[in-house]
Amino acid sequence: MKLSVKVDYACRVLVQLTRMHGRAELAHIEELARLEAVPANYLVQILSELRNGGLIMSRRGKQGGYALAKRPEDVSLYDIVKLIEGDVLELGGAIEGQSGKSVARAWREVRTALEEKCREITLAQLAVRTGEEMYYI
Amino acid sequence: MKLSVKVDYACRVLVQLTRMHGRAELAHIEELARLEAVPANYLVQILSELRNGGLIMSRRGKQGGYALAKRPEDVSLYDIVKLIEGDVLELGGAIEGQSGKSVARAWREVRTALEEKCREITLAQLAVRTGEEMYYI
DNA sequence: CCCCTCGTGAAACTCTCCGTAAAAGTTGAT
DNA sequence: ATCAACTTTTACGGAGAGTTTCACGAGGGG
Repeated sequence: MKLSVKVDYACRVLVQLTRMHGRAELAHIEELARLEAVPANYLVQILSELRNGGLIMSRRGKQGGYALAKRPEDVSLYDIVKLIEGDVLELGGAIEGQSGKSVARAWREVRTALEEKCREITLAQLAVRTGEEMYYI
Repeated sequence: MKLSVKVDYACRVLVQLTRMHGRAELAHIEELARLEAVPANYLVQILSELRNGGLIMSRRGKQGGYALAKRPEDVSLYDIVKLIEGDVLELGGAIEGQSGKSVARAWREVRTALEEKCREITLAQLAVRTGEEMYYI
């Protein structure tokens, strides 16, 4: 159960966009790719999904680029994961067998706890943290 | 981010073994496969992993079969996921980019919350619940 | 010895993830 | 109007993981 590189990329880029939030010019793909170490051609797809999901806006043309579409404190980890990976911790197969229901219910409880935790963490918090010392828990 | 069919199968079978815990005879693969709707040939592999991980024990020969190796209240969802899927919510790629550390730290917090929740739910609880009415939260 | 059961490895299949590339569309500047 | 820069769209393909099935080997009991 590992979280995909894609959602990690998406989070990093969104944090970067948060840091650029007050800026006059829009952010370019090449710029974002360099700052966050994401393959530019892959980033194209991710930005497209983020745009369709309403998290960012884009402008075409010579002075085009990307910017956040919402306030940083209104975008949580949950929004990002839900958009990129779909439902969180969804059950793969069908609910079958004598213990299927019982196990499914347990996972639903875990999923709820996970979602609540993800909703607590917003882009605003992540951007502020950047550059701080890292202490391992 | 969906949890694999394999870990679902493992949980169901372990709950079933919990229900058989006091029994005289050991549980057969065919029996478990039928009761929990798991492909028998696939179940062999899963049981093998559970055995190597110390959660169950097995005996070959005419009166062979499987049984729990621990007390049901000492086996949690966390133990099962950790054994079958490896680390929970581990980060796929490397920690890179300006925001890499910040995002990684956020995910570590989420992972901790998830692990704590998984540790709370034991096989004993899951076996008791079976057959109860299901209420959606 | 023979049957019954688990044990192990590998092949095949599907599917998603990750990354690349080329073509098409849009905007602003000259 | 035309060109150049930039984004968007679309398609493709390798790599790897998850799921399933099969075949054969190993061990224990009657």
